[in-house]
Order: sequence, then structure tokens, then C-alpha cells
Amino acid sequence: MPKVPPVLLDQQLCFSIYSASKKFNHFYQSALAPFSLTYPQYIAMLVLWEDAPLTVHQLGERLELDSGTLTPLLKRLEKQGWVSRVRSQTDERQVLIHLTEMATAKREEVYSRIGQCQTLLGMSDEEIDETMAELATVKSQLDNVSRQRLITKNIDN
Amino acid sequence: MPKVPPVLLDQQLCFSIYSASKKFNHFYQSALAPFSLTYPQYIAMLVLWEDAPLTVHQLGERLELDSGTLTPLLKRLEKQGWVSRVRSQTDERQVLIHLTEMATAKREEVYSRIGQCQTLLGMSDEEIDETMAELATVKSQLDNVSRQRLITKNIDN
DNA sequence: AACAATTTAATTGTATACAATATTCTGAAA
DNA sequence: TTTCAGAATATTGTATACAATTAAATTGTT
Repeated sequence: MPKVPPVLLDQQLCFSIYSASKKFNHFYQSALAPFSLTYPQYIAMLVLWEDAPLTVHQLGERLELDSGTLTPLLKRLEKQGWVSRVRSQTDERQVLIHLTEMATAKREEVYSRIGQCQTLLGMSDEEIDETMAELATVKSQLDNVSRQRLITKNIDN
Repeated sequence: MPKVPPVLLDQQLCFSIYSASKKFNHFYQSALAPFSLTYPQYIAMLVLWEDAPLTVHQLGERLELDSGTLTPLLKRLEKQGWVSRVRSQTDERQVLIHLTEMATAKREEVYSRIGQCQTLLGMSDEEIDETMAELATVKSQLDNVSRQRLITKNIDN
């Protein structure tokens, strides 16, 4: 009985990405340890520093996370003094996430830490751009597939 | 007071990778739904199909996961009939993960599903190889940084 | 105005991740 | 052979992720 050739883990693009993601996560987590920020908390802060205040929904669109993840994450950020969560007056369904004074005060310090991380990583801007371009291709292909399957599903039903 | 230029989330390599990883995860999770395998369960099965039986430790080295993640994951795989967990006779610290008959029987079916996924993704082998090469660079840089910081830490203490 | 459909957050339940600790076992040194 | 350092796995605690549901508020339509 001939053995089927195995699907090798190390040849799977998905595993390359999964593994790199975990390593990056770990790298930033330890770099940001002085601020007690986890990686997802850090990217939430990045978006808020870009453009606060934002509703939970708007933040979720940028981060590609839903309220199931964000609500508890934001409560933790609030407890640690980075943000305040305020029900909108004009639309009481919405919760606006504001930066605290501490968050504004620490912005540059965190930015500088990120700069150090990028230096430590030691990749040229060109290399980084190229890698991000490749990943953009992967993501757009994955989005296509989801859309295809959605259409198929609609036709099927 | 001049505003510091923001660190833009969308220009962060880490976020590209993080986001791609989640999309891939989701893609495989739905592709493998007929088998009730999550993505981490699937990659564990891939390694076991390559080379079972393996100890928890050996599996963890391949997947870059520790017993804190693997023990409960493997218990779930066992409950669903994919693997059996057997204390080693020669070294009672070790637990050997064996494939069940069901796992062996379903191997080709899962492989074929993976093949379909790769087709759906619609990327050429060259594109995939290139992306994986870029990611290998990123990972080796991240490993270097960790090693550097380890040495620094040892010198510091 | 009345009310169904939609939107927004929060909640619930399941499954990773991983640091830190505990437990058990093995092998080597005294 | 006793002891003890190290190894292998399990457990505990915290923090994501995300599907599915709930609850409250808003909007569109009559």
C-alpha cells in the first residue's frame, strides 16, 4: 500500500505567518512590558493616538476585532488608566473611547520605544515594504475566497 | 505645540502579520469545519501525520507551543477520537501521542481539503515561496533580537 | 405615533496562548 | 543508595479571539 506524501507543516504558508505573528507578539509584549501593555492593547492605543475618540465599533473596524474581544480589553485599559469609556450622549448605543491625560503624556515615550524596536529588528524600509506588499496579496486573496464562498453559500440556500 | 507624527497602525509590519494570521486561521477553520478541527488542532494533526507517535515535548518543538497550550488541546483531540495519549513505559514523565485508526483513515480526506484550500488561495508556488522566504527573514531577525536581549540581560545581572 | 428591522455593546461559552508554579520521574553525583 | 538537579507534563491564572446570543437604542416605514 503506497504511502501518500505527507503535507509538510514547514511548507505551509499559514504556519509561517502564524509562527511569525506569535514571535512578533512576544517581541512587542516584552518591549512594552515597562508600560504594562499587551500587544493587542498596544495596537488599540496606536489607533486611539491616531484618532481618539472612537466608538468601540470604529476601533473594531480598524483592528479587525469585535466587541467580544474589545469590551474586556478596553475595560482593562480603563482600569490601568489609559482610556475612559463614555456612553455617547447623542446615541446611547455607542460607547466612546477617550484617551486619558496619562495616555497623551506617555504617547511619545511609547513611540520612541517602538522606534527602538524597529531599529532592533534591523530590516531595511524596502525589505519591510516588500514583505507587507506580499502579505497584502495574501490577505486580499483570503478576502476573495471568503467573498466567493459567501456568494456560493447564498446561491446554495 | 507641534504634534508628533503618529505611528500609523497600517504601516506596522507586525499588524500586517497579525492580521494575515487571523484571516488564515479563519480560512482554515471554516475549511476544516466538516472535521471539527480548529486551526491549532489541524497543525498538530499535520505534524502527527508526518511523524507519530511523538511526545508532547517533541510536538511542542515543532509547533512552538508549550504544554500549557498542548495538554488541553490534545485532550480535546483525544475526546474527538483523533489521538490517544499514552504514558511512556520507558520514561514515565513522557506522554506519547498516537494517531487513532480514525485519524489514519481520514488523513487523505483532510489532505485533499488542504489541496483545495491552496487552489482557492490562488497564489503561484513562486509567490508563496517568496512570501515564506520574507517571513523567514523576519523570524530570524526576531530570534536574533531575543538572543541579543538574553545576552544583554545576562551581562546586566 | 407604532412597530419592525437594524445597529451597537455587552455577555456567554469555547478554544487558544503563555508565564509561573506544581508534580512526578530520571539520572548523576556524593 | 541517597539525594538532588534537571526534565516532562500538568495545572493555574490572565488575556486574547470569536461565534452566538442578548439587550437596549435608533431608524425607517407606514
